[in-house]
Amino acid sequence: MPELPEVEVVRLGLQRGVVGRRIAAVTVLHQRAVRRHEAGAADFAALLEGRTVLAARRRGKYLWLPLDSGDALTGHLGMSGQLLVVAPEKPPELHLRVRLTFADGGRELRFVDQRTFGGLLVVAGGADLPATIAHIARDPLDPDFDDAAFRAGLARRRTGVKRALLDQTLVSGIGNIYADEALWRARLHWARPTETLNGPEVARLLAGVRGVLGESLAAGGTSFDALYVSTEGVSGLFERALAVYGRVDEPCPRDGTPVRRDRFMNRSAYTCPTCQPRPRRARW
DNA sequence: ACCCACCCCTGGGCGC
DNA sequence: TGCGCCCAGGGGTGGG
Repeated sequence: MPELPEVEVVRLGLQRGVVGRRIAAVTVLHQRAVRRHEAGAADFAALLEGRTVLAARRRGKYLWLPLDSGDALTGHLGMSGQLLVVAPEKPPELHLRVRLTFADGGRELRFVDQRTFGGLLVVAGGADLPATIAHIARDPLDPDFDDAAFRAGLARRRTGVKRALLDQTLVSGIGNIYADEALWRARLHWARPTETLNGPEVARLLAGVRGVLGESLAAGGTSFDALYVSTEGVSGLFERALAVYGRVDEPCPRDGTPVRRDRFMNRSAYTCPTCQPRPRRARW
């Protein structure tokens, strides 16, 4: 469930903690954590050992570390993944999946993932943008995000607006938490057909998305539970600022109406029934 | 081309 | 106390 703010907090930690350092040894403790590296764990390790990390980059919820070989160590945290930068003598975490040590003998990089929805792989020639994530759109905080193209994409689609927000090929970085929060800010219902959104509504939606992502990032991300942490293992403080997500029956911060929870895509959607009335023509 | 259901996975919480 | 079920949900894949 880490979304853009949480992943960006991790990226900043990687930038501070591993950029400029040379990888010494790589140990894969759980095959599933490198399942997307098709050549296998031994190849994964061999491509990393001896390489120096040049940068820490992010596209949507994906992270990658360009290497001096021209390849990129690419990762996704999935639902429960963590990238920790910790002292070598620290005892292994219960769900430690991959461990990278560095030639300087300093802090190691550990990929910890309870549910193994996330994973790591090395992408050949992926320093600029790994080919495996080229289909991921820019995020709304990216200076090169194209608002007009986003609006055109919404107009072309025949789906509900929340599905569209969760589609990482249209706009990236938004997950279930920030989708609900952005829709509440924009006073839009999740089942609103995307092609019926007018210009001011799309502008409100983008403002809502940027507001909630930016404020959460400034707070260090959301500490929805102990799984979402920085490379230092620290949780963010944004949870207390959530208006509707996870707050069924609690009062809407705008008008006091009890927050409603709907079943949506085998998960949940939270709304204020007053400020986000269900459209007559709903689509989900 | 687009849309959507399904599946992968573990542990916390809860009802019986 | 313990068992079994539900829930959290990102994203790849395959079918319609």
